[in-house]
Amino acid sequence: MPASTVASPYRCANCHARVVCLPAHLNEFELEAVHQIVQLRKSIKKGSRLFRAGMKFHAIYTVRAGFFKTSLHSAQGDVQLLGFHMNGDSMGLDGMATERYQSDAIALEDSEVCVIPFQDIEQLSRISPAFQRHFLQRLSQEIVREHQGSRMLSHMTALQRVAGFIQGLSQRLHACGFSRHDVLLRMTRIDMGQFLGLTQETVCRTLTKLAGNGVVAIDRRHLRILNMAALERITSSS
Amino acid sequence: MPASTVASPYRCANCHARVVCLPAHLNEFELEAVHQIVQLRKSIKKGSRLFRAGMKFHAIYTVRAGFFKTSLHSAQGDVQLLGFHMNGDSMGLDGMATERYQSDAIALEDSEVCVIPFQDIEQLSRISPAFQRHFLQRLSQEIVREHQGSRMLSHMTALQRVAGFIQGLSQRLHACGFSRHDVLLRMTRIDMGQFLGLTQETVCRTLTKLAGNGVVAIDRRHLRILNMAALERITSSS
DNA sequence: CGTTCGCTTGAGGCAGCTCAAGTTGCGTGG
DNA sequence: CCACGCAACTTGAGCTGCCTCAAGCGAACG
Repeated sequence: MPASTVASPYRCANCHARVVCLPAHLNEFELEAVHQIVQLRKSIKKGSRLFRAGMKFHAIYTVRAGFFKTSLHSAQGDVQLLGFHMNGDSMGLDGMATERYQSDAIALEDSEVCVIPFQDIEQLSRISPAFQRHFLQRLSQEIVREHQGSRMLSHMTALQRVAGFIQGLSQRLHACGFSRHDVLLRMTRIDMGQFLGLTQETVCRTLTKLAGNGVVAIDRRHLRILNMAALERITSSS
Repeated sequence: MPASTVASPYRCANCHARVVCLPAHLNEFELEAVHQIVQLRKSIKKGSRLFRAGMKFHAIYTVRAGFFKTSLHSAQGDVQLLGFHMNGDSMGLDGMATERYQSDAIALEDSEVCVIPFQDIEQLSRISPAFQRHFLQRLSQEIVREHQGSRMLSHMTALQRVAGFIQGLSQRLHACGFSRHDVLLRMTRIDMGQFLGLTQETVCRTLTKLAGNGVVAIDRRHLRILNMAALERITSSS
């Protein structure tokens, strides 16, 4: 076991991420069962990998603190970012299919995750219908999220993609208790491009344009949303 | 219960789709348990919907015969095809998240599906670890499939998309016992375009080009792969 | 036999890519 | 503390692959 993995003294019941994490909506008895199982957390330094495509799958990870990106690397060398993950989000769900992770997960800042061994998820699902339902819903949600990503990639202009990205990030950060208007971009322009299916130049120009229109103000990685209504209008325009 | 839904006299154990269907790899005891549960199948006429976005979710469907497309419709009117489904494929997995289907499923020919009520899936998962594992793997596989779709939509040229599409279709049909080289396209060019993120014109021109290069021969909906190696070369070129 | 639907082909335009050059900020070592 | 190097970001100019718009064709079907 790596030095960075330690027995966890914390309980899900007290975790700040609980409402958005896997054990959400469980009763006290079920929470205790989860607690018996989720004994490990793991620290990941900024820039290092939590897992990598091809590695043997044995656990799901949920973000307890920090920020991650997951990505797919093709043989030709091009990269597709699959998503950004924060505070309660699950990673590694694509590993169940073949018992090997299909993607890479890289920390964009010093982070901490809870390790949930897959066999324990199966076990817990048999014991607790509420957990079972919740886990299946999370998988389904992941599928829905991908569907929306498909729509983004095939139908939206650069402006709509970037606007939608900012909007989504704002909403997710807000759900974690942060400001709806001040967004700290933890990823590079290249990351954004690889996620949105654009080049970094186009991302950059589009941000400049949004700033020029007074929709946002942008200073390096710090972004402030000045006109939320305009942002929504852009996202959902023909 | 609609007239088209009937008690099923068939058993999964004897079903031609079994090896690619949900009950794959189950032992006799487990198969019997599945049989107790999967009592319904449903016939769907060509062109009609199995379910529609927003409908209350209560069951997963697996294709027993025929061919389906699933799609997402945005408020602006544009359509994104999410996939094509045949022989043992599952549909409706995106409904678990919110208890409502998120997409539409339309039969491209007269088809028949097995109806698997969600509560029975949960029940069966608790009883049979093998079924539980298999169902989770199927969900995970769906996520992996979407990931690959993302890569397709953001990095590949029209030629690569169409070539990859043909290749994938060929493989899936082959897994169902059909010829690897003769592919019957059950969908329109528009469907292909909406799936691949291209216009029907571009799909058409690209097919013409592939035919001109001697990679395929094409006559309306019938496609014959003449040079499988060339197809693979196109799909996996920089 | 006409209408419709699916398909094909052509001409022109444009959004976003490529290539290139320059700027800014930050960490590192002298 | 400054000089340096590097990575991230920005901006410009030109190109191109796909889209849009338009027209025509064949097959299926009432």
